[in-house]
Amino acid sequence: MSENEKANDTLLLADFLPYRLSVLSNRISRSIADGYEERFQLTLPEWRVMAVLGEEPDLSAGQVADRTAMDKVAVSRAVSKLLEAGRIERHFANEDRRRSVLALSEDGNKIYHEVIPIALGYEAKLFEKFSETEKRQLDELLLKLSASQVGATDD
Amino acid sequence: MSENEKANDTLLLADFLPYRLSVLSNRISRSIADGYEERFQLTLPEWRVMAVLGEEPDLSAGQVADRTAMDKVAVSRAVSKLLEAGRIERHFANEDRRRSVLALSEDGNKIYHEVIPIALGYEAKLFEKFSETEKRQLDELLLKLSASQVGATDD
DNA sequence: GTATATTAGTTTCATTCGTAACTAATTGCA
DNA sequence: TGCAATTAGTTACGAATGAAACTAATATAC
Repeated sequence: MSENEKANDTLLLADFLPYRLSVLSNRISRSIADGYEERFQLTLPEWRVMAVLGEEPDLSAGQVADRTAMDKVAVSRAVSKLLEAGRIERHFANEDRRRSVLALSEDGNKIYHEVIPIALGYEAKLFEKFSETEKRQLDELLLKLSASQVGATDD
Repeated sequence: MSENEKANDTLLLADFLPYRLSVLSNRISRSIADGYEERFQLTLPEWRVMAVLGEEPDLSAGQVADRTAMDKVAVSRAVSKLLEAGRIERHFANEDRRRSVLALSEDGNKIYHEVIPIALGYEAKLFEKFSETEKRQLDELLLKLSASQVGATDD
């Protein structure tokens, strides 16, 4: 180990990656949610479900869970709220009548396309001062981090 | 705008920074917490409070909240649990008897130094395949993102 | 073909979390 | 002084969350 290696008995939170990511991520998510929650009566998990269904319709609840890294209970709850509100439609697969087939309703699709610019606008603001090179670097570094996760299996 | 600019009516979650950060951060935090929660009967907010007090003793609850980006209620709860468990000590400032003065107890300090290597070890694993350059890049990019936050005031 | 195991999704329950209301101490100012 | 405004921290309460138990449908074993 080199001499500029950190000592392993001193923790500086301000330098500790997991901590920094957590603070940053929570602040960003909260800010974005502030942009649509009240206006559309839409919680963050509900928006996530809508976002994947907008991108790829006719997923099952389990597939939504996979794609969003939400757990199945969270998906189930978001799905029932969205059904109630008429923002998604559900039917069940003929070949396996347990498996749901979810898609945005017409109304849901309309909201989806209203929320997207809010979300992308926020992201654009984050990247405002980033060069293309920096964006690419960040992309690569985040991918690398995701791959480094101790428990990173394909689940 | 260049022609490789993203359309603003299409959202790909896999490319959406706030989403990627959230998934990554939650996975990392959960993994680390798995390393100490059960072993030390320590929740994440409790560990955060211990971590700042280990780094800088004699902070007030409010200062802990500032440093950790936790809200004051979360700090208050963590503090009472830690007091109960005898892991921190509290007295009150003479010049302002509302203001608490918090520090790790002897026992708390011992636990603190046992948890640190777990946390740093996890971080090291994340960075295992990172060059020094990449680490510096990540550091700079995260700082830049923190500065870009829409609501980024000095609170 | 029936019994068992597995899978999809829901419900339940206990805990966590955040906002708002509250208490207590201090400061400002008339 | 004395009374309103501010600040530090706690409590209370409703909403969000996660683990485990549950229901229903399908697949597998015998």
